[in-house]
Amino acid sequence: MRKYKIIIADDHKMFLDGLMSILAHKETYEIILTANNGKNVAKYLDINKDDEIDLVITDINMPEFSGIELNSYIKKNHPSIKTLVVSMLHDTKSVQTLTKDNVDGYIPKNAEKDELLLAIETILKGDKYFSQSIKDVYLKGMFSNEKNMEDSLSKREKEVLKLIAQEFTTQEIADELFLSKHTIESYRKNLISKLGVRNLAGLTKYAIKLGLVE
Amino acid sequence: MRKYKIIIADDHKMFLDGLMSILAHKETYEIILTANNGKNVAKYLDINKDDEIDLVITDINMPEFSGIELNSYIKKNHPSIKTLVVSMLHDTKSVQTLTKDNVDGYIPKNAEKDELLLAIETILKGDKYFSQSIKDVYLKGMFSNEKNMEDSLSKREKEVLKLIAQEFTTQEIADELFLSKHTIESYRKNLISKLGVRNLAGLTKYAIKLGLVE
DNA sequence: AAAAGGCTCCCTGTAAACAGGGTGTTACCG
DNA sequence: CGGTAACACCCTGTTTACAGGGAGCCTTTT
Repeated sequence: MRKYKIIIADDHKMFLDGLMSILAHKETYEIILTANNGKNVAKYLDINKDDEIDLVITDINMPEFSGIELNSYIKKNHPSIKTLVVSMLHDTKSVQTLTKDNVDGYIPKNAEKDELLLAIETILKGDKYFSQSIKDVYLKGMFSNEKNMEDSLSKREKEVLKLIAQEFTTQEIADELFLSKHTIESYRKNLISKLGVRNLAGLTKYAIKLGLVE
Repeated sequence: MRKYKIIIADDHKMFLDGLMSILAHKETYEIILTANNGKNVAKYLDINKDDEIDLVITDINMPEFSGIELNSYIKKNHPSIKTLVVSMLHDTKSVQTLTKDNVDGYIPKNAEKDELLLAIETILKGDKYFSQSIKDVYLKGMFSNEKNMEDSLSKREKEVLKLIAQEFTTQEIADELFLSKHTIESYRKNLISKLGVRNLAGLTKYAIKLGLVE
């Protein structure tokens, strides 16, 4: 019986080793290549077209060629190859981009070994596999995108967002705007949920995108 | 005895009112103009060159023409006019730019009324006035700029910075990198002090500048 | 061999952020 | 007129960030 040919891309050696040791036990899987960036995988696939790779497992967060770019590249140039993303990153945008680009599976890095194996099996059978947490993020993204929030922020919200991104604390912003600290906390909460981000860092990035700072 | 002619620029009406009411008592000061952005002040100065304005008090954080731009413009085109910046913003870069552009004074918005009056008096006498907190920021900036930190960050520091900017918490980053939470906290502290920022928002902005995210 | 810098880890605190709920007021819109 | 959204505020919690220390190990440079 033919073994399934697998390629793994991850710039974290420790993780790569762990993944390999899990798959090494299984007699049905053969690891053809490991790489610490997406570009090398793409190159390999282009050169060895006759290799009939079955699955590429990739991290998102890599130099040179991110997992998102790699998935997009594979689906465009080698559509018969399945892709599984294993990443810590699970922001709305990444998940949306990957599903749009027809990724075959997506599990978080803190997933159990069993879930990983289940994901691989499922995908090799031809089905898709997404962890619950990924589904949650996706649904959340759908929700907040119904009304595209680009300009759904009120004037006041933008004002507060700007000050937040300018490194002021809630209390300082309250003083500046002559409002209660509670009010600013409410704005902060609303902004985080409206924009679908997790914390100050996300708010700051959004503020930059909107041109409120920098 | 001739009154000192003063212009005030601030986009926060409440603050403008407060400032005016403080100065209105004093018989030696005359408020010629108030504006909610820097552009209008610049325009006024260009048109009324014979007006012999003594002092422009300005916020930094304004639409159209920031206080930094306004100060630069005034010092270039109307060098006889003194400038006093009264702002909440006191990041390293702003302070450095303003001092380079020969601003006459800089006090934080939470300064006491007495300090404001002292600053104005000092400046009108021909001296400079900077609050202690502003001096601190300036010195801090000098320190960290001795070796320009653009690339003084180690590989590991950049890695952590990137993950911070990607909205991961300290604990999550620790898990991802197989390090202790304490280690990541140390990195976070070092980054904040190295980069001369105040919090997560500052770190995030720096990460974007370095191209680590987005 | 000492110095210096990078990396890792730990401790004690306080302040702030984050999460989830809620109230009441305007003011505009269909 | 009722619905909706923005705005300001409040409460109770838990978690995280931030500030200030210190310390040991390892490698490269002086």
